[in-house]
This record gives sequence, C-alpha cells and structure tokens, in this order.
Amino acid sequence: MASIGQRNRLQYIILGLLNQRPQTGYDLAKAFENEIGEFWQAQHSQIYPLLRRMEDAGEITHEDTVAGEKLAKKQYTLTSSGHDKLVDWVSEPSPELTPSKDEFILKLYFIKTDADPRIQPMLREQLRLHQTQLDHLKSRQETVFPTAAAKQQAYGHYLILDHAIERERDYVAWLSKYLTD
Amino acid sequence: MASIGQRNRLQYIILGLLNQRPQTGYDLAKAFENEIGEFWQAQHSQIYPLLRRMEDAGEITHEDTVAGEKLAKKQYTLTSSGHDKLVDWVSEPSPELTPSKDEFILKLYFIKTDADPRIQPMLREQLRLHQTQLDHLKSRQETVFPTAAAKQQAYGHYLILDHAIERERDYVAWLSKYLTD
DNA sequence: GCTAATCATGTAATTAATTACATGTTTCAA
DNA sequence: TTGAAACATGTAATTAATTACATGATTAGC
Repeated sequence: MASIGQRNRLQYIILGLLNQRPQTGYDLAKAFENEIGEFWQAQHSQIYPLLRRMEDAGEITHEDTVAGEKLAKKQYTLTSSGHDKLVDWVSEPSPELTPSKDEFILKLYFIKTDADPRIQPMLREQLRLHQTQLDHLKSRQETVFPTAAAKQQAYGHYLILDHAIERERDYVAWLSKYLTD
Repeated sequence: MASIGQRNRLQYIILGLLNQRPQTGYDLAKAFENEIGEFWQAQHSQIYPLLRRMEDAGEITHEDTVAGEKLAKKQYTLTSSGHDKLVDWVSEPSPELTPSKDEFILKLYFIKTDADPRIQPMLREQLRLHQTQLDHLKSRQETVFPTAAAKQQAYGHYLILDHAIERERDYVAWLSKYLTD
C-alpha cells in the first residue's frame, strides 16, 4: 500500500490552501513564507510527491496550463472528496500538545547554576531574535489587515497572526524578566 | 558513512542528560516525561540505536550492571570528548526559530469568517487542554522547586519550567480573549 | 542584450522519527 | 501466589522531512 499516514498534517494544510484558491505546487511551497510558516514548514521536494499521491487518492485534480511561450504549470483544485476530508479534519478534536522544539530552551535546561556566565549572552541573543520577529509580525499585521473588512475576509488568518504576535510579545517579556541589564 | 547528521538534536539532549548523572537508555526515555518533554520527544526505539552510535563515536561509554538476579542494565557515562561536544553545542548561537506545529492553530487558519460556528467550541476545547496543562506545570513547580536552594541546584530546569508555565498562561489568556461566554 | 532573480517541476539520497514487533525481569499490590 | 505494572533492551518496518541534485522558462533591472 502507498497510502498516506494518519498523522501527515501537510496533506490537510494543502487541502486548506487549495480550498482558498486553486494553486500550483510552487504557490503552495511559497505559502510557508507567510504566517502559516510560523506553525508548519515544508519544502517543494515534499510537496510535489504528496500532490501526486493526493491526486491518485482522488482528493485533488489538476489542470495543465502554459505561462508565456512554454512554461508548464499544474493548477491544483480540491475535489468534493478532498473538501469533505478538509471539513472532517477541521471538525475533529485536537487534543494533542506538541512539544515546541526550541533549541535555546533545550540548551538552557543543561545549565546548572544562575552564576553560569553563558546565561546572559544567550538571553540577549534570543531577545534580539524574538524582538526582530515580533516587529516583522506586527508590520505584517498592518499590511495584511489594515481594515476591519480585511479581518472579516480571512478571519482565521487574522487569528493566527494575532496569536503569533502575542506569542513573540510574551517570549520577549519572559526573556526580559531574567536579563540583568 | 554512518555518521550522525548535523542537526540531530537528540544526541545533544542525551549528552546533557548524561552530564547530569550516568543513566540507562530506559532512564533517558523516561526523562521526556518531565519538563524536557515540553520541548522535545523521543521514544526508546530512537534512543537505543543512537546510544550505540554515540558510543561508537567515542562520546559516551557504558558499564554493564545487573539488578537483582539477572536483569541486565547499561549505565552510560560521558567521555571527555562527549563533554566537550556538549559544551560546544551549548556555547553555539541558536539563531533558528522553529515552527511550533500546533494543529489547532493550523485548523483555525482555514476558517474564513468570525461567524463560523466551529470557532467557539474549538476555543473552549483548547482552553480546557491548556488550563489542565498549566495546572499540571504549576504543581510540578511546587514539588520540584519548593525552596530557593532547589532552584539554585538545577537553575536551567527551573528556567524552562517557568518558561513553560508562562507559555501556557499566555495561551490561556489569548484563548480567553476570543471566547464570547 | 545580458544576467540575475524568480518561476516552475521534478527526483535521489539520506536522516529523523514513529509505530509495531519481540523478549525477558522485577516489584508491588490484591 | 498470582497478575499487573514497571523495569530493561533491543530490532523491523514504515513514514516524514531535509538536503542535494537536476533542468528549464520567464521577468525585471542594468
């Protein structure tokens, strides 16, 4: 059997993105550069084979188009079966807390005393990183959701961007709590 | 070559845990049940083969012991080379922001309008989940770090537990912001 | 007109991680 | 005393994910 594993979440992300609008594999790969990339990552080398399997499974179909003289594109669309699968997934409970895989936090864990001279530089480095990320997310919010109407039209997107902003704000606050200068 | 990939972080976690005290593979697997499990997960089926490879690489060694009549145990210890590798890893910058892979947030992203009736039940489910986790972490903090001296002796552990608590507290606050009842 | 960036699609090789299979010992509680 | 839970170690099979290899077209700027 060449079926798709139960916990492969990328397939659902692809279904969700194609439900927003028909897209190419290239477009799907680029989607991870915006907010959804805060919560999942995938390379084109994982996406193209998965699109093939999902099409074989009857969840999506594609239409061949040509851009310019001869640049071939495959525009993928949801089938009604794919749409059903997406709705089922969103409707299911999500009872799992996935570990966050934060390498800095892992390193902190192995530091024994508060006198360790590595702590403060590490905190400063992370503060810079998360402050930069916070600034980036805030400017994204201003450009993507400048009006109340924009919020309305992509409410889920607004929510997860707001969540990412709060997360970074709180991370910065936590780091500041332990910074001595 | 049967070398270990550059980004395999589990090896560093194992080095760090063995630096705390000599342990068996079984002990290492159990370690993910406490706070470090909030930030990484690994099964014994991944740990045992990795211990073998790390020993082949000269980073750790083991001593065979027997518990009771004949229960064989392998007590692993860091070599000085393994200790160096741990120190190098902790001292390196950690400039990567890893996506958090929160399935609930992924689902939210695909909800179009604030009138969608699925939103409120989903928020309530997550609130229950994260409130339970927050309560658990707070009680862990009370039992593991009852005194200031306890904090001193495992400061990194204290920091990451505090971080996990703040994270859950903030998650609960964020969910509450969008709950209408 | 050139050239770099971006668009576009794929495969191959490897590593990381999960789930299932497999076996045996010791301890604790009913 | 017996049965379940926990201790203890491994391998096999599969899937997920990353990195590298591979090719070609179009667009935007110099």
